[in-house]
Amino acid sequence: MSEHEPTQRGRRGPYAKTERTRQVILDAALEVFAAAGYRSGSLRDVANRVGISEAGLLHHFPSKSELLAQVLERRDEYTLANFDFNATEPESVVRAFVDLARYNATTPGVVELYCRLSAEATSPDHPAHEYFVRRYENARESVMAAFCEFESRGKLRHGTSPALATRTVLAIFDGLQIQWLLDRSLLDMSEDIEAYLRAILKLDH
Amino acid sequence: MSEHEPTQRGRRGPYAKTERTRQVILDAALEVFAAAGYRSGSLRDVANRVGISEAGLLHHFPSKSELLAQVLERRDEYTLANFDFNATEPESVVRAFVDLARYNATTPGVVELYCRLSAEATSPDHPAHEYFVRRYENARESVMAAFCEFESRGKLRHGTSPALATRTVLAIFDGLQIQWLLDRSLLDMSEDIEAYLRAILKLDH
DNA sequence: GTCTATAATGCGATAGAC
DNA sequence: GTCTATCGCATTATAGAC
Repeated sequence: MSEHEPTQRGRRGPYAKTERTRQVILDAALEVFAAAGYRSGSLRDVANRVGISEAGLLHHFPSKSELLAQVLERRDEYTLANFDFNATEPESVVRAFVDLARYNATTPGVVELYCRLSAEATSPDHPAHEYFVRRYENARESVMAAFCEFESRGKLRHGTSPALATRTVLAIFDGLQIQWLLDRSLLDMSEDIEAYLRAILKLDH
Repeated sequence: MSEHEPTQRGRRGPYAKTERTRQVILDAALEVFAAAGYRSGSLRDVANRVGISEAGLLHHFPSKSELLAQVLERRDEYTLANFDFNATEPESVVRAFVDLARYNATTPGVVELYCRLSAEATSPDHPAHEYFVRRYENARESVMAAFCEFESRGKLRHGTSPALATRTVLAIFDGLQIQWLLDRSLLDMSEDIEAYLRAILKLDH
C-alpha cells in the first residue's frame, strides 16, 4: 500500500540498489515540493533529506523539473491503480471520488503538493503546466462520462447538466482542499463531496 | 473604479508624490506576485517594472513581506467597498458572490494572485498565512449568516445545511478559479456559481 | 527620495576525482 | 554511484553618497 515498487527494473535486478535510491529520492522530493512548492523547494533540501549531496541527487535525475515530473507520474500511477475513475458503472465513479477524498485526508503532504502545484502551474511557462492541463482534461472526461450515464438513466436531477456537474464537483474537490489545509478540523472533505453528489444525483443507497 | 486613492495621506498633501510612488509600486507588486507567486516573485522584478532600484523600493516598504501585506490589504478594501457581503438581505449576498466572480473574470492577474497565494499560504510559516486564515473566517461568517437567513425563511432546499452550503460555495469559488486559469474558454465562473446557488436556494427570480 | 555598492546567502547545474 | 569543488546567477537587505 505504501510501497512503490519499481516499474521498469526488477527489485532483484542488477540495479536494485539504484532503484531503491531513486524511490527514496522521489519520496523525499514529494515531501519537499509539498511543503515548499516546486519553485521554492530546493534540491538541497531533497538531497539533505536523503543523505546525499546535490551532485549525487542529480546523477539520478538530470534536472529539477525532471524530478518533479517523475514525482507526479509515480503518484498518478498509484491513484489510477487504486481508484477506478474509468469504471463503466457511474456509481463506481462516484465512490472513487469519495474514496479518494477520504484517502487524501490521510496524506496531507500529497494534498499540499497538488494544491500548491496546480496553483503554481496555471502559469503557461511552469514545467508542470502541460501536465495539469492534461490532468484536468482526463478528469473531466472520466467524470463527464459518468454524469452522462446518470443522466441517460434519469438519475441526474433536473436543472443540472453533466458538464456543469463535472466542473462543479472538480471545483469542490480542489476548493475544499484549500480550506482543509488551512484548518483540518473545520471539515471532512469526503463528506462534503458526497453531500454534493447526493444533492444532484438520485442514488439508491 | 481602477484608481486606488491614498487612505491615510491626502492626495494633495506634502507627500503627494511619495504616495503616488507607493501606489505605483503596489500595482506593480500585485502584477509580479500574481504572475510568479510570492516566494518566486522578486523585488527586482517589481523595481524594474516601476523603474527604480531595489534599494529605492525598499525605502517605501521595509521588507518584501510587508509589501505583500499592503498589496492584499489594499485589494480587500476595494472588494469590500464594492461587493456587499455583509448585506442584511441574503439575496444581496448571493448577488455579491455572482458579481464578484464576474468582476474577477476581468482581472485574471488578481485571480492568479489569490489562487496561488492561498495555496502557498496553507503553510503555517508563510507571511500571509494568518491573513488567509482570517479571510476565510470572515468569508464563512458572512456567507453563513446569509444561508441561515435563507433557511429561517424556508428558502434553503432540504438536505443542505447552512454550514455545508457555506463550505461548498467557497470551495466552488476557489476551485473554479484554478480550472479557469488553466483554460479561460472552458467555463464562466459567475454562471457556475449562480447555478449552484440556484440549485440549493429557492430564489424568486 | 533615489542612487551605487556591497554584504551575505541560496540556488541549479557541471566537471572531474575516486 | 557518490563525492568535492566550483561556476554563474538571483535573492533580500543594509550602508552611505548625493
